[in-house]
Amino acid sequence: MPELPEVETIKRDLNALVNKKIVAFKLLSPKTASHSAAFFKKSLVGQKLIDIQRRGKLLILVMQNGLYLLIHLKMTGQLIYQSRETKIIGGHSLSSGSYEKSVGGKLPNKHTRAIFNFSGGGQLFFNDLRKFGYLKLVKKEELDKILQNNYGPEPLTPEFTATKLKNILKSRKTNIKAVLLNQKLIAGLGNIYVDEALFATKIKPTRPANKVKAEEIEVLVRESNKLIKKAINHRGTTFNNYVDSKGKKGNFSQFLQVYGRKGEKCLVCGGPISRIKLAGRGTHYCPNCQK
DNA sequence: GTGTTTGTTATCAA
DNA sequence: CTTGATAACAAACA
Repeated sequence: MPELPEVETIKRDLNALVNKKIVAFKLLSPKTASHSAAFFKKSLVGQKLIDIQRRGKLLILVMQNGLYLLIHLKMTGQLIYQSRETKIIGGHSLSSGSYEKSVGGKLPNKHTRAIFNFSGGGQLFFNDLRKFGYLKLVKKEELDKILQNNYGPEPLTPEFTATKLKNILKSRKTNIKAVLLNQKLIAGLGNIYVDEALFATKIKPTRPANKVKAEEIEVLVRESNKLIKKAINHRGTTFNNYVDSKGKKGNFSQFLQVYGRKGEKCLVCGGPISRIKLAGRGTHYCPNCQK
């Protein structure tokens, strides 16, 4: 599940594509794109990629002609880049290129939804098993509106302050987990990092948001920043599907304290980790440590 | 065949 | 209008 650290990892990798030109585009799954393949081709082919940005879990590719290509990976999206060199190595040796080494199989595969060819001979593959992810072309005004309406403050930015968080939480009667998952209120956290952040803060995910104390909110801000920073440093968490732009898995799974550890021992108190369903999501916590 | 997985939106209710 | 709760989406796997 690509959340903020995973999308940030991909963004940093794909920075290698900035200043390259898209020389060809192929759309294999029409539903994946906001417009027709013809429109995408017309809008993108011949254009230089001038910057890559990220807001929450959304990737923003800034094109020279003033259009923005939004890429959302949702649950199972992947962006895999193979440079010309990678492909040549892959084509000539038995052990093949890095994506094949780490994940297996050649690209494109049956989950490839779009292919971008870049100047210099590299190819970017957008794979998405479940087809929840999308490619969306927008102009500046639409982009601004989308960012304005759908993304709250996110960890590791100056806007992510205890003061702001207190204001967000104090009026919400629903459980804290649902609030932290809501991208309009707080952007970037998903199911894994919400569970981890709440464990680090010793707050039970079922607690009503307005019952979280001011001191706890300050800890929540600090711990979330720490957690997200560390996860980025380890190139994200791979639980099942996520891989980086080279097709490699993230290394943060080894640091997870509660997510995916149902029935296992809490690393703080030794008691068993619980798993419940909350906000429609699998939710992991220590019933002893988290109040 | 059934249930489960999750990011986001749609839908309906209060 | 705001908030909240839940279904729906898609595909694969146990």
